Amino acid sequence: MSVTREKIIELGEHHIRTKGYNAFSYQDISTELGIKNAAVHYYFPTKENLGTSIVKTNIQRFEEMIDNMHSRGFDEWKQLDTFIKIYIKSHREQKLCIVGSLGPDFNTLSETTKAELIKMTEVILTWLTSILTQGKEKQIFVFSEDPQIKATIILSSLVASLQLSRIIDKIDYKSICHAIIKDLKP
Amino acid sequence: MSVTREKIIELGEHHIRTKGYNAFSYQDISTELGIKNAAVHYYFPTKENLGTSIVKTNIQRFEEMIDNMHSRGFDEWKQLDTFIKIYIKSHREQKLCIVGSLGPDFNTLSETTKAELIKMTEVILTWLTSILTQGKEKQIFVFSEDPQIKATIILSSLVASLQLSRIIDKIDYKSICHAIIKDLKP
DNA sequence: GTCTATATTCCGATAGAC
DNA sequence: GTCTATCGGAATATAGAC
Repeated sequence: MSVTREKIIELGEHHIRTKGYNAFSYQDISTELGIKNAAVHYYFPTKENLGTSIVKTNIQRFEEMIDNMHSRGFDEWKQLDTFIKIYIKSHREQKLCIVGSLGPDFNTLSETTKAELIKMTEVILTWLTSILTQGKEKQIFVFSEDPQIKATIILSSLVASLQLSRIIDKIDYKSICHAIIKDLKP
Repeated sequence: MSVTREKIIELGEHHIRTKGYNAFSYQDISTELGIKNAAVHYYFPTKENLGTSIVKTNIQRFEEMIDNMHSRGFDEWKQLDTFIKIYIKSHREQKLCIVGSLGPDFNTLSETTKAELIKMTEVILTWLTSILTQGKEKQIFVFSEDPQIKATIILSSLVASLQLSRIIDKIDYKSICHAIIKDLKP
């Protein structure tokens, strides 16, 4: 796997999460790599190829994180905490998450990119629902809603709070995360 | 005020909330109006003029709604319910809200459009914080978080659930809203 | 295998016709 | 006051050089 290819994916993801899918161009990426924009087309013939690869990479990264947490025997609290830390890091880097960046552009994406974004969102929601369900059974989480609904609300809170923080500078993102966590405590 | 101008704003808002700010063109709007794209420039010289006007219109609409609710003597429950109904309508029409559409594109907007989007978000959050505060004092709302934090979480839940619903078709948006409401009940 | 020169299309925007 | 013909540039993408 070429290093240029990996850098393109990295830069593409950066631009999606800061400017949005429809606001960045191959030119942006090629300039930063010191090559011509057409060179990027060698690695990713079309922009939808690139978009799809970026989402696929993110799915892989997320699944590796889950596997890692499972093999380390993380309990539900530790897992949720690790997940939320990803969002705190995003906020620190002034980036949105992939789902929150591409979601609003969904109708402009190709069918293959849409399919990957659907998969990514499903993977996250399924995992979040499962740790909420298990945590509730063990009585280490307390909530009255259906786990699937609660998972959607928690993810939504994390996703859109990043977006709102970008608009309103003074929003304290860590306090938001702290409140989400506290809400689940017995 | 010209009817063409109003239609342009209406179509522009539609496109922002379905495709995103950077994915629609003056061509899209002009074609639907049966005129040339340059005619749109007569009403809005630049795209940032149009974007700014669209957000301004939305602020005005929101403020009129608040005034209307106040003059009708709506209590906090009725006000929150009216607000959430806007989001349920958005979901039914398969549109995002303005804040959730333009938020991810924030870094690509002009300074004037940014300023209006900041104002719009502040107006919503300020209002939501105030009814939460008042409702808590009257003991008709129950929550332990700081009202400002709670307002941000509620708005985030509404905003991003629209985005997630677009990706995952089977999400039951009304159940999300119902859960948000139930969570505040004594 | 890697990249450049180039084509094509579409974008936002200006100047000027009616 | 309203709209059209047209421009300059940037976008994605192809064909072909090294």
